Amino acid sequence: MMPPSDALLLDAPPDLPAALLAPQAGCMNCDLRPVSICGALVDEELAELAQLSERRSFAAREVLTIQGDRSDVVFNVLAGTIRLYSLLPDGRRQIVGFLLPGDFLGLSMEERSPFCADAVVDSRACCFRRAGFQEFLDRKPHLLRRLHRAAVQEMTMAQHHLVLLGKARAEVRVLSFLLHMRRRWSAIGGRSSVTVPLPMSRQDIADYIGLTISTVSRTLTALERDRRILIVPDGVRLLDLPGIEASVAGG
Amino acid sequence: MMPPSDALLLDAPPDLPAALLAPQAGCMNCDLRPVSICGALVDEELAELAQLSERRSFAAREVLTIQGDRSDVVFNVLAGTIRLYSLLPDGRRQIVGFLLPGDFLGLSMEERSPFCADAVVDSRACCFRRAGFQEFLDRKPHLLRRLHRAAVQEMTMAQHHLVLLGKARAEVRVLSFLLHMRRRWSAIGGRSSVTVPLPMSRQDIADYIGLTISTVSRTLTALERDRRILIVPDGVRLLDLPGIEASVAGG
DNA sequence: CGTATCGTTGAAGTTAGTCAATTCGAGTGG
DNA sequence: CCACTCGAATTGACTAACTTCAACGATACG
Repeated sequence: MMPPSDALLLDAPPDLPAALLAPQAGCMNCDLRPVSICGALVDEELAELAQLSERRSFAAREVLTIQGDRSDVVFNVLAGTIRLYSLLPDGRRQIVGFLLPGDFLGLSMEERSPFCADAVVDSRACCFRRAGFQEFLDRKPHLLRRLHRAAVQEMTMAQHHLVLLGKARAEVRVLSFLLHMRRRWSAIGGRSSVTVPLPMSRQDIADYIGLTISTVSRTLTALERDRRILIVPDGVRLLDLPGIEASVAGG
Repeated sequence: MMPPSDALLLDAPPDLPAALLAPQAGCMNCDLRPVSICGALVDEELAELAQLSERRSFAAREVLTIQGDRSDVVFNVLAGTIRLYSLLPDGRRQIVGFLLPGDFLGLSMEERSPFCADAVVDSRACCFRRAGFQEFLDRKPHLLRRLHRAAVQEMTMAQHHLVLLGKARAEVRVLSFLLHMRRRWSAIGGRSSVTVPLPMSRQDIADYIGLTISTVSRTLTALERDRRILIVPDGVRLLDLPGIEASVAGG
């Protein structure tokens, strides 16, 4: 899963020419290739793109982008979980999404980041200088198509999340979130399990689904009491999947 | 309550060559060209695209797309206002966005519409068969770039709306909505006014910002009583723009 | 002029938020 | 190995905000 050359790269100074440090042979048989934007490229193109990339590790809580600040880098998440959020002037926070392995950070290709992003847990990503990536992108229409597809998918996900935040009760929000995470993990990992990993804290969940930590906690406890879920370390087990799906569908 | 599936999308025979019906000379000096995706095309390309298009009028409430149904048409809004929404099984409705002149409906280019769309007021749009548009798009990478930019913009808008629905109080929601509409109208019309046209009903506003019609009405009344806005037919006048902007910024 | 639709307003009811106390668990040091 | 500490999670009592339900008023339209 992890290319052997990785250990060298992790603590390498970030401003050294990436190509010198990282041949990225791993790109060719990367598990995530089919689910990430790299899937749009043939081997030669991927090799070329790999020259532009540099693998980096991020410790939990390490910041990738700051809302409104310049960001000259875009990322392809390899491992871990990144949260994307907006900070309000009163200190509250709205998480607009979690990025999982295979997800792309920087779809907008804007000079300034529209949101903050930081690592929920220790994570790794392929990093590209925006200018170089843009230049490569301009020569590869099929990559642009793939990026567009990703943007549309993000947009649709955001719009569905809108429906949730606009209309759903606390229990439905929590259950939707669990099903959503289950679906996303299974899209990466291949097979789906009733055990849903939740690397993020209760506060993160609350800030994502528009509730307070108290309400999230109470709701999870109630669901466990009713034997609909089982709370396990860093995750949840869905005991009554059909029932949960029915609750979510029913509004 | 809302979308009668009996309403046919296109009552013109769909297999007539559009060009015969609509020479579209108007495309060349269309006011919306700079703000819509057509802006990405040079005159010859636009002429070619115009051959694929057919202008259509939609009466208020006329349905453009139904959530989950096949849709072989994509639209470029010319005039009026279109609402995009999701219908919940219990009959409630969450509006995910309003499309104004210059906006594109069908960014996802998926076979099935992710949302319902219908006209808020009498509206007009350029319609393209999806397959034909897709084929044209495949030959014009700069149009794809423009479409990508539009998708990213929609995504960012949706994500900012998420923040609103997740965190904001009723008054802030209403004021944000007013500022948002003001900004969007001014992006089209050129100059911005303190009078914000609101072609949609109170119920529409409520379903967009995640409140009930009662709360929207009460909030607007309270804002007018405090002399911060003035309610006029089909719109609102912002009496204290700086104060309103401050309220919205402050959370 | 009657009817229908939309918008406004009032009173009562719910839901989730707030604030604060308590518990839990991982990590640390004696 | 146990006590201590710190942050995260849970839980309870109370409150605020919004919804619900219902009545009423305005406006448009045949």
